[in-house]
Amino acid sequence: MRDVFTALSSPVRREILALLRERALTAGEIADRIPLAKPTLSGHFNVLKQAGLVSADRQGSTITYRINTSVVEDALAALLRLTRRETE
Amino acid sequence: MRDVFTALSSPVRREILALLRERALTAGEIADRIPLAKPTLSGHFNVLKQAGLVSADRQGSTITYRINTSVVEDALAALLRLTRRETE
DNA sequence: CAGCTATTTTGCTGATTAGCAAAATAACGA
DNA sequence: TCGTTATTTTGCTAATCAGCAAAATAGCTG
Repeated sequence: MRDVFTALSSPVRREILALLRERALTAGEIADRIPLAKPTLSGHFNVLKQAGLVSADRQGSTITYRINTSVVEDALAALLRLTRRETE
Repeated sequence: MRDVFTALSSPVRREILALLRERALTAGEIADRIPLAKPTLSGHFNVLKQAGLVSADRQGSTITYRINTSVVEDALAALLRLTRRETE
C-alpha cells in the first residue's frame, strides 16, 4: 500500500480527488476535465488506487472511479496528531 | 512557497514534525534523533521552511526549529474539504 | 586572528517521477 | 470475427529528489 501522503503530494492527483468529491466519474470523464494525456492520468489513477484513496469498478468497457473518503479521513487524523501535544 | 503537501509527503519530514510537536529543537538535537547525515537533514529543514511548516531562529551558532501549527491546520482544512460535498 | 562548534551550501550519484506516443488489452455490437 | 470505443501498459526522456562527503559560513572564545 503506497503512502497516502505521497499520493496527495501531486496537484494533479488532488485535482482528481476534488472532482471525485462531487460524484464518481469514469476515466474518460476525468480526462475530459483535466488537460493531460490519458496514459498520464491512468498512471495517476494507479497511484491513487494503490494508496487506497480511490476505488475503481468496471462496467463494460468503462471504468468508474470513486473517492474513498475514509482513507482521506485517516490522513486527516494523522495530520491532526501533528497539531496536538498529547500521546498518539 | 513550496507546496505543503509535497513537504508532508516525506516520512523523514513527517518524523521531524512529530519531534517538533513535542517541543522546539535545534538542528543538532534533531540530528541526534534521526539517523541521517546533517546535510541531508538540513535539506529537509529547507523544504519544511519553504512550505511554511516550520520556522527557524538562530541563537548564536545554534538554530532552533519550531513547528508552525497553523500551516499544518491549513493543510488539514484542505483535506477536510475533500471529504465534504459542499462548496469550498 | 586562530581554533572550535553548529549548521548550511555545494557538487555529485543513483533512484524515482511525470509526461507522452505507440502498442496492448478489454468489452461491445454488427 | 472485425471494427470501434474505453482504458491501460510499455518504453522512452527530461526533470526532480534523497542521500552523502567535502567545503563553506556563522558565531563564539581565548
